[in-house]
Amino acid sequence: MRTELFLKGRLRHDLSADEKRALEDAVVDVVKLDPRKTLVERGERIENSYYIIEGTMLRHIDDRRGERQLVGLNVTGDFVDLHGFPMKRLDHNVASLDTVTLAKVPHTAIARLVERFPHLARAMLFSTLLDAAMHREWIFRLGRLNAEGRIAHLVSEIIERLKFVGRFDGTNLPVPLLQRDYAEACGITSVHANRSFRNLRERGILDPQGDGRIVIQDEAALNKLGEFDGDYLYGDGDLALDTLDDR
Amino acid sequence: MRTELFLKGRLRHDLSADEKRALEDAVVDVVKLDPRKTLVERGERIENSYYIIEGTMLRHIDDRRGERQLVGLNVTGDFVDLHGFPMKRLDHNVASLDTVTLAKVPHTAIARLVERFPHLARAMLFSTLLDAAMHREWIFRLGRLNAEGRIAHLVSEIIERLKFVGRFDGTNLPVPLLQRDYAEACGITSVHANRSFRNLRERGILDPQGDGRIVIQDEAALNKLGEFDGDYLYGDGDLALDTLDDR
DNA sequence: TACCTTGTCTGACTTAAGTTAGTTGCTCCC
DNA sequence: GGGAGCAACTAACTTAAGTCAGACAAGGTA
Repeated sequence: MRTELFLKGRLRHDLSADEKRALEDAVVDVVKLDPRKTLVERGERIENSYYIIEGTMLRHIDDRRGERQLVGLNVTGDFVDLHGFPMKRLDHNVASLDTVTLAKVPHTAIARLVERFPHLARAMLFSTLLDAAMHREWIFRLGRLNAEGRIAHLVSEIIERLKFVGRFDGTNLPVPLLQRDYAEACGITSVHANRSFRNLRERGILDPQGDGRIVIQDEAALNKLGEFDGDYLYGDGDLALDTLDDR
Repeated sequence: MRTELFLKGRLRHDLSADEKRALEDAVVDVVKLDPRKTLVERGERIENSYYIIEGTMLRHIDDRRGERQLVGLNVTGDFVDLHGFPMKRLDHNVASLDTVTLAKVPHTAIARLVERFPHLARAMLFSTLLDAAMHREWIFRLGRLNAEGRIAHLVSEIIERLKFVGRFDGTNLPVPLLQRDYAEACGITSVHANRSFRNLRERGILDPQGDGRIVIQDEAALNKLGEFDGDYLYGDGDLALDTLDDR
């Protein structure tokens, strides 16, 4: 079962066995992508969407000088570009962070799924709207927090999302973002990201290992510093789904 | 016809007469909202979505001290909270900017529409994904541009969106955002927003009238300063839809 | 072995934006 | 007609973040 982690922890009523099988059958290929490779370029016509079996993908928009702004990040269990199904061309680029294993799902297959399984269609819609909710929180992060807060908030979000799919052991963050990546996500320079990480380390909140790995020492302090409240991820907080179905 | 401006300028093939009528019939009420009133509070259970017949709505997330961060803005012809249909609770607040006329559409009615009119369902999905694309551009704006650039980019976006629905006369911006609102959208203080507006005025790019109105003097310079390229609005640029239908 | 390259890390200095504390002008309203 | 409240606007000062320039360590490879 390759797609079993889809929306894990966020659907009140899990997908049915039929739906799970149908999703599984829609996968035509499993693709392995090396680190730092581009999967989809902004503007190109796409006919497939990709589900992450394992790994982390980055989504970014480039400015006039070619500097990148990360606008999203996807982890194991996420569809990376499901919105490419109706949109056909993306407004941003999609690339791998580490070695990523992807399930390739043709848009034709998604169209059939959506037609035959209304509840699964809702789940897929929900997943794209979850993306939008995360975007809004990223706007909040950039607009209202200082550099340390932004980094803390981002790390908190990643932890929370990894927990849904059972990829966080309570200590080690298995998402090897470089300080430059944090900078590109948080709208700061990598020099300043480094300064901020030093402060976070000195305060005993987290400890970067130098190779992209980060040891989380005080999750509560991290959440507090980043004003992080994970409700927007629609897990089991105040905003959680009662039902995905009509009404 | 109250809902005629829905996605105007962005659907390659307009909605059919049947679809238009069905959408129109789904409206159970027309609501008038005074300026600066809250329509939806974060976290409350909602059963209706609202389409803007005329006016501007603001969407915001508040930080710990109660400071607002605007995360979105909707103008005439937009659905404000269509994503509330599957989500049921919003992660942000929705409020009016000026006097707004809204068409109230119950989620039960949307469910019927979606079932009976697949192409209209696609259009509605497209509209929520357009929202997500705008969110991504807002992240870019906050992460990569300085204060002047952010304001310029925001004004450019508003102009472009108003053009779709025929609400821009080429000079006057009919969206009475205060300098404080620009500050809250751009992640800066209102003092600094004021400084930035002064610079923009001195350079002959735009001229704020003091009552929220802004006269646009040099749209090209505005777009350049904000590194604005409206393709992400999926109008007729590089990313435009070929078709909304399967495949 | 020596050499690149890449990422982390740092200090010294500059600059963009925040903060504080106002003034001015307008509208609303008692 | 006099306040009260609010938005625009400003100057003086502080601070967070950017810039520049380079050290250092690890890994890859010629």
